[in-house]
Amino acid sequence: MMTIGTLAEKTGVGIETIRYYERRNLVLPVARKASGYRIFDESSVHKIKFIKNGQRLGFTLNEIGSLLALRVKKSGRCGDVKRKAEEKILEIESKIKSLRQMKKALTELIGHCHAERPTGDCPILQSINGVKED
Amino acid sequence: MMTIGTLAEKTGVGIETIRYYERRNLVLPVARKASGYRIFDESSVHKIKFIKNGQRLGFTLNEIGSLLALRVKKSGRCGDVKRKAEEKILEIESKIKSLRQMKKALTELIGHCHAERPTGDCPILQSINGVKED
DNA sequence: GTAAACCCGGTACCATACTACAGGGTCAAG
DNA sequence: CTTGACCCTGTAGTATGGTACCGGGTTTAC
Repeated sequence: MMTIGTLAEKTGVGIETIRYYERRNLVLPVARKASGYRIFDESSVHKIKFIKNGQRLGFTLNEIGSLLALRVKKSGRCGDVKRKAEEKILEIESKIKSLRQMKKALTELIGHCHAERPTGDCPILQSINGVKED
Repeated sequence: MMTIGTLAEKTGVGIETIRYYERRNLVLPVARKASGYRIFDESSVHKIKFIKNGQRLGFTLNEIGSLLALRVKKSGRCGDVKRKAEEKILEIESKIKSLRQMKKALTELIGHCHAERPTGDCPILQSINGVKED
């Protein structure tokens, strides 16, 4: 049993963040004191760590919310989680693909660059521009 | 010489977007009619295409703003643009790296999955969780 | 001359994940 | 019994890149 400050310290997130997670229905206090103080227990520590790990894997808070819900629902199958993970991998792959395209285009542009030229003649800008002058 | 609607049509962006670019000081009308109507010319068409191309290369509107400024400044050197492009490449590489890490982690998790298992036993969730139960 | 299409400024809203107050009440140590 | 650390709610702001709407005025074509 702990207050929000202790939970924040244990998990390394800010107090405001925990209240934000509560608004998002991700981490609810197990109880309230008569004074209104939130009370948390170890399960809240695990939940916040779950959230942080999920974020590291590229899940949004909304997605993490449904993973948490799956975990609780008795009818949830491991396959449901697997499907979400597979979707996320596809998403990640497509992001990587478009980043690679950006990198390739930028690398080619840099190859044409002669540093001392004034920007008026810069082949990078011209190429971003698509035309010779503005 | 054209109004905002024509410019929007020529460039494929929305009218509101052009007004937004104006607020961001990226595309300013060359003049105003007595009625207050914005007047644009071909240079605005090029500028908006420049913005769209810059976004495709991964630059933010702020960054595109400084590229546009470099293009205008007489003192700007092509090398300044090159440096920005190189920084952007590093950024892109680091994003790719962290996406690859996510993908790898997710792929490993999926490998342990047995679809019919209830989520209570799901190795993916357990692993995100870091512990056995919540 | 009138109606449709267009434009104006200003404000507010979308998603994402927080962060920062303000103006209070509560709790624990000394 | 007071002081400082802690907590409360509620609201607003951050960055990013727009989108949507409102109540007007303008322009254009017929």
